[in-house]
Amino acid sequence: MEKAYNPKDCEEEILKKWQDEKVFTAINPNDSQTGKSFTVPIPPPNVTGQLHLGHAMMLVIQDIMSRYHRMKGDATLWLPGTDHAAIATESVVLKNLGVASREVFSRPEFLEKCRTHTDKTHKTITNQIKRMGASCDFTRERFTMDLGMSNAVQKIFTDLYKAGLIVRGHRMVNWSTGAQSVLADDEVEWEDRKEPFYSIRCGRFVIGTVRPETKCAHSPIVLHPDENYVLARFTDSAGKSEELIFSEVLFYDEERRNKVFNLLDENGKWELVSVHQGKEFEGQKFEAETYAGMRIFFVLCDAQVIDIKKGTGAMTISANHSADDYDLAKRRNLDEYFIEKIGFDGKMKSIAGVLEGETVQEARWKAGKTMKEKGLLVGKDTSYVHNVPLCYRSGCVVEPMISPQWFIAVEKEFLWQEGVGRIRNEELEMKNKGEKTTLKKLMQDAVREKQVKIIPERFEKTYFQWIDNLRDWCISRQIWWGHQIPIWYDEQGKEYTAHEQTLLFSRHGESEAEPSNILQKNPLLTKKGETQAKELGEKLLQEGRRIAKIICSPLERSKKTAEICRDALTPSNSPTPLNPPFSGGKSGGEIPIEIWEDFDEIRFGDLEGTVRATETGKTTMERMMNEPTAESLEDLHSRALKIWEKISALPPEDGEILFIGHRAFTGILFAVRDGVKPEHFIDVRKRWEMGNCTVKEITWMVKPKKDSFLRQDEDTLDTWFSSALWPFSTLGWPDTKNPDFQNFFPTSVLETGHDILFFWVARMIMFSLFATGKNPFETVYLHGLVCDEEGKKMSKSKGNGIDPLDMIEKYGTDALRMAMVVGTTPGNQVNLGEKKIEGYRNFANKLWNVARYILALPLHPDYKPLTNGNAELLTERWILSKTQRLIQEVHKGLENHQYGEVGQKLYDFTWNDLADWAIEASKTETQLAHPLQEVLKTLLKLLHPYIPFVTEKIWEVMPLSTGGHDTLLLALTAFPEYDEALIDEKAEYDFGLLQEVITKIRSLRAATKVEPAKKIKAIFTGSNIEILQKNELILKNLARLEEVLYGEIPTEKCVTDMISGTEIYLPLSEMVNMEDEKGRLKKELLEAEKLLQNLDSRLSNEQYITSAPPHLVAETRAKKEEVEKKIETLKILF
RNA sequence: GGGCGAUUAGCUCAGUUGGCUAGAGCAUCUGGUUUACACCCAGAGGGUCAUAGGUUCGAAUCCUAUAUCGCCCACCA
Repeated sequence: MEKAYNPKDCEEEILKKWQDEKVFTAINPNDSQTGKSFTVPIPPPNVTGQLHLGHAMMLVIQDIMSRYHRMKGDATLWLPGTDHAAIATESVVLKNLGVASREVFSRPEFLEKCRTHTDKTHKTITNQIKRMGASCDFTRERFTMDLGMSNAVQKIFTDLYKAGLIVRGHRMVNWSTGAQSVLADDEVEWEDRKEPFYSIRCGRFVIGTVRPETKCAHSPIVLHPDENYVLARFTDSAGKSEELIFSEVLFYDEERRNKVFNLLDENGKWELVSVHQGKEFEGQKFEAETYAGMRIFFVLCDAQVIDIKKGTGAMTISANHSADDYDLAKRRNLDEYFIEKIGFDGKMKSIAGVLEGETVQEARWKAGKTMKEKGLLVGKDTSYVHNVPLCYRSGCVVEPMISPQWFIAVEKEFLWQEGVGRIRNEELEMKNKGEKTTLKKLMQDAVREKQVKIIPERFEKTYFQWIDNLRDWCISRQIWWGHQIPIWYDEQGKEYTAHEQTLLFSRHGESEAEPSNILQKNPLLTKKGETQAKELGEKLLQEGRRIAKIICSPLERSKKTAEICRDALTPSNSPTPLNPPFSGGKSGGEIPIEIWEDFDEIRFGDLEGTVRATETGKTTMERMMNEPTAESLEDLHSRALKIWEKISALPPEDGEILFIGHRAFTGILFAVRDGVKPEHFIDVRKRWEMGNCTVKEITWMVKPKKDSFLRQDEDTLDTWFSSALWPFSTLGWPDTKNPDFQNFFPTSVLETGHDILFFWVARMIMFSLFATGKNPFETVYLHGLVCDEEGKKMSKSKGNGIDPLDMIEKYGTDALRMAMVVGTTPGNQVNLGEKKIEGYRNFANKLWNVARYILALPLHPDYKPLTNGNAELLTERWILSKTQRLIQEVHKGLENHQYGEVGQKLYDFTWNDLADWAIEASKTETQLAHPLQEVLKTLLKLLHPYIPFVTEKIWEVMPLSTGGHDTLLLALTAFPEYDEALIDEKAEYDFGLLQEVITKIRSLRAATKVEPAKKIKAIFTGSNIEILQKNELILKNLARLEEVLYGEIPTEKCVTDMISGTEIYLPLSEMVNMEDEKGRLKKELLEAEKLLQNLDSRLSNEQYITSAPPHLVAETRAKKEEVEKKIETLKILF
């Protein structure tokens, strides 16, 4: 072993080992130790993204839980994947192409470019995930735009649509004129801006606005019904006067009044004419001048929207261009006031008269100018600052606009029924069956009934606050990269949904190649195979299947199977005419068989004619990889993609479509649907394996049935829509019979940052309950935001960001991992500096050296294993006992998601107990070699979830690891179990005393400035000296003593102290400045007396004696005695 | 404006049902080439647990108010 641990040298090699051994490929729960599954769906990172500390944080915590559960023997699946991140990807792709707008390309062209780009960047982020040591099952990696996912998106969209929960409507949305798209609320950035605030005459009323360009149409003047308004007369210095109406508070606030009316003659005079409540004006109708000409106004009173302290206490509204005004107009049925003043191009409409066609920005100052010229302005405050919404992408000002969009109606009631909104808890299911509910209620109940547990709990409040105020979710986006809305329109604008097509996949009957075990391209069916084919048809018939069409491979064995099966299905041959089968739309006719040339088996090339794989010890696929004439994995991939394209383009059928194909290629087909990359084809080979004539059923969404022209809605879905399906779509939904779905859903823990509790977590709960009837996960664990050392958000612009990859390079992955998690607590911000990472680099090195030392110890020939506390060595009993306590704490902590604390405990044990004491003791007691190896072995396992690399590396060189039940790889060993038999309280007490005595002597030596190397004499009296006697060698070596005496209080001058009733005397008078020593003693005495006082007051309290737990009182008494004794001793010396 | 949280050593943070003299790492100081480790060892100093009240035998921990900071949501008169 090298002197120092060098992560760079071994991390890559260890990663490869894990990969080669398929350590992270989830196993079936039936094959696991515990029979239980543990599933973690990864929050899919942006496919174009780079690893940042937020990712690092989630990866570390998820890896700790995954590795822990895997080692505990659970069938553990940590399912990785990436997110297509629609808007971000589009802008990156456009930027890379150097193009301003996607319209330069056709839609398919542009999508192709996005796909190429994401295929490329996908490798970057996944490799970075791997470098973190993340034990994800990459054979199950998914992408939110892979085929299966798109299918799932279409399926749930269609179901929601049919349930009336997805609706198209005109709603107020954030419109980005720059991006020409609707923005989600979280895509809007707010900025304080200084813009002129105008006060405008509107008849006799004065209104305020920062948006003069919108004051061009008929509008209500809105007043507060119960607040006071004044009719005030203003007379300028020339003697001209006018009457204006505005709020009373403004009239009496002279300073503000002057500001609001700063365009009026400053030498003019105000006088009060009369005071009125707002409602006195209600209903007044009048014509008044605007910048765009004469318009009609009327007075409307509304207590909800008017804040009398703002502006003049009066306003006009723009129902189409302000969310508040929109709500008011809706609420008060002001239908005729929905007037479009601004277009989607960001330019003024004709209602703006002279300003028609101007951009909003231009129109704004021009409107102000025109008003001024027309004498409509009474004031202009240029110092007004307000908060402006900006498009995070184009930077333009976001306009609230009314636009047709798709929404998820969260408050719309729908009926509980099979498969829709069914809840997992059976009691609840009964309660709710046949009842109406809403998506909002589903989300609320899941958390309220604790079916989904949120850690830390306080985020439940945040969750409810959000859900309670939730409005309909706008899911459509005007971009191209994403899932296109699966709705089609005919010429009349009628809406059509995707067709849910059931596909049955079967394999041909037994062929001649099977008994002969020779790879053949085109063998015939055997007799057995023919029977199997017939049985297949009969079975389908019996099940009441309505096979509309059979599609089969061009090879003889499948063609023949298809024919036999078809005949068995055809009515004339049917033994059960009571159950007439459906036959492809032609009553009584034959079921059509289509042959797809490219649906044949994988092509073996020159391997043909050789003995089948099983006999050569290698699978056929493995052999194919080295055979240039055989079909390559990439070729298989693209062939499978083409088949899926063909399937998706199939005309919808009312019955099922039966595919008869081949084992290997059908497997590839399923793999490709699930987004499996060619390099993993071999790993997943067994996942979809099928026997002769067995059937797999899947649901596949195809275009709707309509002979005439159909046009698909051009919008795409919000990225969060597909993310909201993540926990179940990745496991095969909508095919709920998929083994992965059955084995691993619902998932166990969803770990993510608390900032996406709403956008993601809540929506997953909503969709999962709707689609599967189950909550998607049992527990939600939320980590905090990662910030720099000073608690500032990390950002590229500030340059305070720490790049996790740099840190890995510099300190190793383990150091970064440990630093991310130790000293943190769920949901709280984590302030991470480089120093902290450095500290854990040191820790990894410490562990390395602990191992290096322990492994170099010669095993003691006389060592006898410890049997229930009979060992002679105190140190051994002590360290074994401490190890058990550690195991117990680690289990408890990890079960309760206390990752920070467990990490701390592991650190403390390694450094303080093992390295500083047990190892130091072993330099005296060489028999410790054996137990220390055992402890190290256990410790490596305990530490492995936190620092997998260094522990795995040490494991590699451990001689013990090859024996016993342990596996070659640490990642595959069983996690240590707590063994109470090894707990030894006496040993813990005795060794604790030894530690205290040694520490005290060291401290006394340092305080009295004795040369460190100097060996001195020590005398012990009082209690417990037999413990010291027994362990005199350790005592001597660790405290640097040359002679030890017991029992007699020395006569010479001594430095002294007392620990747990044991008095320590060090005769150092000739070396010590006795004045200093006096000072030290005095301080000790003072402290002891203070403590005694404290204890005394506690014990003299009746209430304490009676109310406090007895053991506590006893402890206090003992403590008191001890302190009294100590004071006595100190006083004698004084 | 509404909500949530934080405030503990010079710095960054632990402290899960209230209970020994409140802990860790870093930094500081003193001393150390003890053949596992200077990415180390031994020792030391450093805290009215933001403030003010309250509950309790007992409060960093529970309650109430105040202050400061942070985050989330809402927000164009």
